[in-house]
Amino acid sequence: MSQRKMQMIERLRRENVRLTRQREIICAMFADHPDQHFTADALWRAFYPEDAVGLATIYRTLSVFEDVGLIKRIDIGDGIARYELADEQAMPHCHLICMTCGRVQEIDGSGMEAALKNVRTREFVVRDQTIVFHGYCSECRENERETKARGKGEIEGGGQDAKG
Amino acid sequence: MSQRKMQMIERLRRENVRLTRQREIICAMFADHPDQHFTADALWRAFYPEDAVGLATIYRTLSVFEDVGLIKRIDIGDGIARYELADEQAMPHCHLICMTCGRVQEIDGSGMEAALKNVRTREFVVRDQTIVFHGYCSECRENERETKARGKGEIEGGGQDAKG
DNA sequence: ATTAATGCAAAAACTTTGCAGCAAG
DNA sequence: CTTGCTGCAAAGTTTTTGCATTAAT
Repeated sequence: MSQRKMQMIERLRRENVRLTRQREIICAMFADHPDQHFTADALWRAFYPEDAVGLATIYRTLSVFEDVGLIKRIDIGDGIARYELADEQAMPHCHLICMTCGRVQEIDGSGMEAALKNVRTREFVVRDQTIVFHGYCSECRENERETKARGKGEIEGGGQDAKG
Repeated sequence: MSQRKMQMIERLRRENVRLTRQREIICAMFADHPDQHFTADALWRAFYPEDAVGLATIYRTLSVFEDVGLIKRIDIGDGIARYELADEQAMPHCHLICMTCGRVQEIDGSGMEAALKNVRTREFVVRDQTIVFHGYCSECRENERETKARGKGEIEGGGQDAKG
């Protein structure tokens, strides 16, 4: 078994996540393809029919793995969730997505300047750039501080976003 | 009528896109809220019931506006498409998305350093960072060059991405 | 033995599409 | 008038969920 897969399984054990055949082969898939971006469907097909895993299980496993921090969800703007191995130290990187063939390339993005140079090197013509930071806004952190003693806080609502 | 809305309508006219009541009020909504991020559903509700617009029409209009370059689609990773005004000169900017309340804040992102400083200023705790460039890879541009004389090129397939 | 995970199928959520009627140019 | 747009409803996709069964610890 690969070093990487071992580490992943180790992590699952630490988090008290039960290790099943399904989880193990999904683990292996990510471990063996450290820089690929998998859709749930792609995984399902990759295993079918020999090591078939129910699609629902794949979705649930991806969710678990993401919660545990084993993999990272990436959205490239087509409404289909992709997942990649959450690489050590979460080295920031960019995704180059071809608007023609849809291929996803990965490049270093520790600095915007370096990233842009990298883009040029690959002769990739940038048509649009998206930078998204996920995290916690000051208000929510404040709220959480205040309501720490109470039950679960509201997850919905608030803010200036126009989501319905 | 606002300057911005006028410009947008001007643009539509230039592109030979027919101006309808529905398109005009959607236009106005974006013009009046230059830095909000609208979901199709949010727009639908905003107009309902007084200036009701069919949801299908909203989706189609958003698609048209995007093609024309009036608005820009942003994906923040929850599987729901949002649209924002495609600001003049497409000044690069980042989106700060709160993992608790879901609010989307917008900050300048012309340089990664500036962006990060900006993030700090807002006391936004970054948990994850995503940078995506959309554009055209060298292979596809080459293919296009070669097949310029032929009919439509394939849009699917190819590449190292694991999409099914 | 317990407790959690799986698989199936049904449902949900968002988006797209077919088609008849309507409206813009 | 002609062509393209709208609205409705039906269908399509991706993802989630309920529940009985199965498997991990």
